[in-house]
Amino acid sequence: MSGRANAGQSTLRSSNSSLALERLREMLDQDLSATDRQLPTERELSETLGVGRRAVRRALEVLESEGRIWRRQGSGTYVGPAPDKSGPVIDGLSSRSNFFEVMEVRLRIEPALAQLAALRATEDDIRHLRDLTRKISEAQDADSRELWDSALHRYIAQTAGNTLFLALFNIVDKVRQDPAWHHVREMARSQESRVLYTDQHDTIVAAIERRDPAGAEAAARQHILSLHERLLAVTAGGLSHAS
Amino acid sequence: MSGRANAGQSTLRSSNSSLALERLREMLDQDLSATDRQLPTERELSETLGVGRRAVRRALEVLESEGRIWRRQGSGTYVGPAPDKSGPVIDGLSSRSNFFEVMEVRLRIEPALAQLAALRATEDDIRHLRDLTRKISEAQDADSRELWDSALHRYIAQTAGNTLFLALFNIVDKVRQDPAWHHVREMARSQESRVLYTDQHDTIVAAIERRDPAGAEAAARQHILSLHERLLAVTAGGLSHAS
DNA sequence: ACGGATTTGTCCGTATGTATC
DNA sequence: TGATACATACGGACAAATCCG
Repeated sequence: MSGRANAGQSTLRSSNSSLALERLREMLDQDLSATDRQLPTERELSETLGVGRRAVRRALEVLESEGRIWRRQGSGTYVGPAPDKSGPVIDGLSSRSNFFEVMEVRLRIEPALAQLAALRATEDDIRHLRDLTRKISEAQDADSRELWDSALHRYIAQTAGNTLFLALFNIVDKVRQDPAWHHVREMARSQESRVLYTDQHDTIVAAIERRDPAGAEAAARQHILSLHERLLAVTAGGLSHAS
Repeated sequence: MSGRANAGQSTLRSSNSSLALERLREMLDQDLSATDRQLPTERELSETLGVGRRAVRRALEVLESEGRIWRRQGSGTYVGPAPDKSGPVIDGLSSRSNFFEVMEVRLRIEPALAQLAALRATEDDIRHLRDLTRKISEAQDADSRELWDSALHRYIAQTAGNTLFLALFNIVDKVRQDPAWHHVREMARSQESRVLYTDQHDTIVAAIERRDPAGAEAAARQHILSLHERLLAVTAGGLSHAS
């Protein structure tokens, strides 16, 4: 009579304790409001999550070191004060993000995308990019200008040829286009910085065209920085500390 | 793949692993409805199929690279998800392509997060980061090592203090922990690069501690590059002969 | 104050995959 | 190919701590 292998249990999932950690994080995020709540016992969790008790304990150790839970021998495991730092859900991201966050991310994402685009753009891609810059400059009203501008940035992201990176870009773009910030964009676009942006777009596309990753990256960074600066000036009244 | 026509009752004791592979495929096709099922042990299969354990293991390696099964040391071999795939071709290559994508993104995301963390870490954050690096080095088994490693990277992302950036990190981390990568991670962890990674972790945390954004960024980039190199070697060795 | 019940903490035996000869 | 040593995982058993009646 030795330990039966886990012949019966249903959901024995993928790999290791990281799976248990992931599930436990979700569990904690659900009970986010309820503090001082008691979690199931380790043995229950072991059965529920379909992993061994050692894996559960390892995951709990991590959560305990993060302060999300707190254990007491003989008593149980309890959820601790939830740090609002961890935001797992994408919904409601817009409300929690602010302009600084978005620009901070764009400043890192878009130069990288431009760099990759310079490495992987086909002739058709470059033609399309040129076409988009032309459409931006030819746009008569501000609305279509922003539309084509967004299309250009998106096409650069597509040209980068990394589906995961594109997915991240889509998320950022979604937050960026949040209706709550419409008025800010409205104010920014009314400036006469159109020529500057047009030039910068051309610079980026030109670098991509001559397969210059570093140049494309620098140009894109400069472009985002200009945007940042402009938006900072526009919103100067409401937001103070820029660190 | 040579002749697979000898499905019949050939008496030649071709203990070839292709025979085992064929039998195992039939076995999986029968159980295709039942997912999460545990297969017989390698020793049992070796006896049942009448071939050596090496042949069984070679066949199982192929099936694992296709994602049809996944194995866990100390536990057993289990049938994986998604058996319905008309194209029996390169499923392993798709995972490799995803692998490149993930590393390409991590190479851009994580240095930026380390840079921001260096700007915004509190004393408590730094203490926790130091604690995590210590936990990694003190971990006895590979599983908890990987767990603490993941916790360190995640905490750096949290310390960066940008909820949008953290959301992106979470997405990448989710993809990275996909069950399909089990094989890669398992092989990577068996490598003896622990000291190197420990040093790199210390370098990153030290840069954060002395508020050196550029240093933290460079250290994180170097760390991801090392990981990339290691995983490249692993995948290259697993799919074909290394040069 | 006491004791049984429950839970986390710890250790070990067995089983299984991994690696090497 | 076969056999052996190794690393890991799982479950059980026991100890320590806590809770509750």
